[in-house]
Amino acid sequence: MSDEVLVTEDLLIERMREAGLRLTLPRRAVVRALATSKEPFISARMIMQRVLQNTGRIEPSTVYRILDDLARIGLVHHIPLRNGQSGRWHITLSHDHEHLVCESCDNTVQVPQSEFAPLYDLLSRKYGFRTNPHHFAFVGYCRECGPQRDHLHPHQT
Amino acid sequence: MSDEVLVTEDLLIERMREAGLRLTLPRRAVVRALATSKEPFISARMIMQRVLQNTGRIEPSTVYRILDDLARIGLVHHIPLRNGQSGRWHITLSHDHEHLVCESCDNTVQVPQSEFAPLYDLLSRKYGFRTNPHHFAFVGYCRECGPQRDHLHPHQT
DNA sequence: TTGGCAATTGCAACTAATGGCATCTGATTA
DNA sequence: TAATCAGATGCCATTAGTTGCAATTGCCAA
Repeated sequence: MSDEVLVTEDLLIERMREAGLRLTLPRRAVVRALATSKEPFISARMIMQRVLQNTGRIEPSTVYRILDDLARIGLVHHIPLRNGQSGRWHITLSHDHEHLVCESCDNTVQVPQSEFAPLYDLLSRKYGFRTNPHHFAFVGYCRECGPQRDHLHPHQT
Repeated sequence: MSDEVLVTEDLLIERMREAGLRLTLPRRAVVRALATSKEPFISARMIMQRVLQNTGRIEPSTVYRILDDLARIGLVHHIPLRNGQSGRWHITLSHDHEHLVCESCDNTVQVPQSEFAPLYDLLSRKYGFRTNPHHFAFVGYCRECGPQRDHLHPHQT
């Protein structure tokens, strides 16, 4: 386990303490699974598997509740997907980027938060809507999968 | 049933025919449920209920498969949600607006497509990403629910 | 260090959604 | 109009995710 992972794990724990979340065993285990994940995105079931391997028992419902708690205080965000795939979770320490998810190859592109500021400001000023980028990802086609136009924007042809 | 609904229903049927989808009884029933829905968004289970009331039996798996088919040819889009709520489906004939969904009260605001064009153009030019707004909605807090700031943007304080 | 109590978890029942496979049916052709 | 057959559905099993409630456990104060 690298230093960076340790720092991440400790930082998450610290943030949870600050937010008033109790540092229970299941929570520590989930945070460790998140912090040591090699993938940028991880499903709840994958977290469960890792906890079962490392620490011991954990209930699915507990995992989901913990992830919700972490999302509520802004430590992770949830990307609901739909291609038969379950949702993915992502650590958002210093949430300075957003994700573009390719519906074809499932790869993600990270884009600096600053690129979205103009749109979010507009939505806020004009529509009173405060966008919460923790709770969705932009879906579309990445550069590699781009050519297969399919039925994208079918009414603009 | 208003004329407008009829037109919508007929148009959907026409598009399905063009796309080579067979016009089966379950498909007609689902399309009718979609076209006559008073809500802009409707869940798969709500569709099932309406079909059961009107036409007769239908299997959940059939509804999901039909909705997937309609999404594939661009007639509906799917908004995966997560607050204990199931996903929502939305007719996208002339897709000239996008949706802002409030995570607190579940209301949706419609925003003209044109507002998003600058961002999507940028994502396309700079990152080679072609955004498909059929497959996600912007999540956040609407004007009414705005004041409860909670832990939104927790790292910008 | 211990006691109290609210936060958290485990459990169990439930809803939501998916996938395989045999059966059925809508469109096409003769 | 009937035969054909790929596409679509029904059925069933399974995974994913949620919820209520009783039991448990961190945290705080004494």
